[in-house]
Amino acid sequence: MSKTPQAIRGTQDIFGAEAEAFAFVVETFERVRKLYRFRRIEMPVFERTEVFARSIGETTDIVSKEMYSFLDRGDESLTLRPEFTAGIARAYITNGWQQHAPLKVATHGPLFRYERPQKGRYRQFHQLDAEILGAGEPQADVELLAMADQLLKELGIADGVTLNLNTLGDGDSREAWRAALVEHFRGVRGELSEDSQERLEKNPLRILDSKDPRDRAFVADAPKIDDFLSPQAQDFFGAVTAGLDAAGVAWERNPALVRGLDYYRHTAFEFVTDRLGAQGTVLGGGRYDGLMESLGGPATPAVGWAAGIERLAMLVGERAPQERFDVAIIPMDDAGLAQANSLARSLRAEWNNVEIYATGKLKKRMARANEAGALVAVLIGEDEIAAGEVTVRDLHDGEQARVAPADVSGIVAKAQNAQWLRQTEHSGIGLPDWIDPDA
RNA sequence: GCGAUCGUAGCUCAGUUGGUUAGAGCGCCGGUUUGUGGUACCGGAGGUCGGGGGUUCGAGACCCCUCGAUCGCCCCA
Repeated sequence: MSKTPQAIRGTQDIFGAEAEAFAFVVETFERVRKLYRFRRIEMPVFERTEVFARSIGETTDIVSKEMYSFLDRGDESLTLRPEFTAGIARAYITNGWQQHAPLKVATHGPLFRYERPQKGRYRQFHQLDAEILGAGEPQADVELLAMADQLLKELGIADGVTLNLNTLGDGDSREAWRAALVEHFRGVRGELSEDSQERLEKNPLRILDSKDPRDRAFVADAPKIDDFLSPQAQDFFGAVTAGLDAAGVAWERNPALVRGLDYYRHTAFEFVTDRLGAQGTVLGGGRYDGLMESLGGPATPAVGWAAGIERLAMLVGERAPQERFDVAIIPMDDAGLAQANSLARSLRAEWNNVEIYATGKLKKRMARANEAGALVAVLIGEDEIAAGEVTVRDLHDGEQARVAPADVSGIVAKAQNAQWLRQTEHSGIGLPDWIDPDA
């Protein structure tokens, strides 16, 4: 006997309630995305390494340490996508999607990052993604955020999640602010945490969201982006916030919210919760007007966001609606299989959820049907076959009758109504008085 | 890359300062009920104690290594 290979570290086999929550997140996203008329796109899972390396910038250790890269048989360096945006930007340029600008697109699927797994963090994980390409006006930011906001509400997890909003200004504002920050922190360099001293060289903006208490005082009186914003950048941010207010999207200003990569401009945002430990960001994004150029394309303004499906699913928890289960067909032995298949076919054609239980003892079959939450069980035994009938049992009240197969769907419809009434009553919503619960 | 905690039945866990045949609950299978679920009672199967090495008369417990998991740091596109 050989040993069973283990799953790769940081990958997950999702089943049961978690899988239901996962599917609920994706289905809700698909529904909401259509409301806002974002078009569905499908993207390759891997690209030439340079697609990600050039867009992210060679400097960071993201490229060297955090990507799944490998050489293919032609000695070409390929990389499993660690994000959607770079690949979408590449597609926009190579396929001439400029002709569709402004283009609203959405997709979802697996991404890969070579990281240490922890809560809500995996090496293969899944994201929802939405982008508006070729749109430089603040209204694009507003619509993108309005969609994100509605998505979280539709998922039922908006409580306890807040939208943190900031602006990084245009290119000049951003550079001026950055220079001022470096000067400010250089002055107190020795008193910063070791990590932040290193950030000062590599990525000074990141000092602003340091978790180390030693950095906090210096972060508090650090130069603010607002003092460096050009009038145009100020207007842009003002238009975004005014638009959000008009659209009924609640937001909080967070001047410490930054993006490490240089191609980000203007709006940066994160929907944050305190319910997921160290991984509190549930959905994040921003405007990346500088990205297309770094990939060799024409200057193209764009905004987008991504959200981790696993994290959303964790917040959704048990809230995902249970799958309906209408009919369990139970032949008492193999002699009833033909009748079972035939009845299943006609019931499913009417969109009833049907499962046939054809293994184990009768008792076992009934128990499994009950456990699975079937509304009614249809029993097919020797007597039924001889009479050309079936036995229909309501698994909620135990009522049972012998009927012709053609009459089953009517009984199922009744059971569905009764179920609906029970749920309505349970949820505390009063019935309109023209409904007679006993009908 | 760094740190902490953990790894005993399918699942959740117990296992006293190392001491004979390793336990419970749930689940699973069977029976009380030869064609009927949800309750109850009775019985049964199931474990190389993550893996390797060491200390000891004796290791699930102690030591080392290794693999894995969880949480955090770094990073976060």
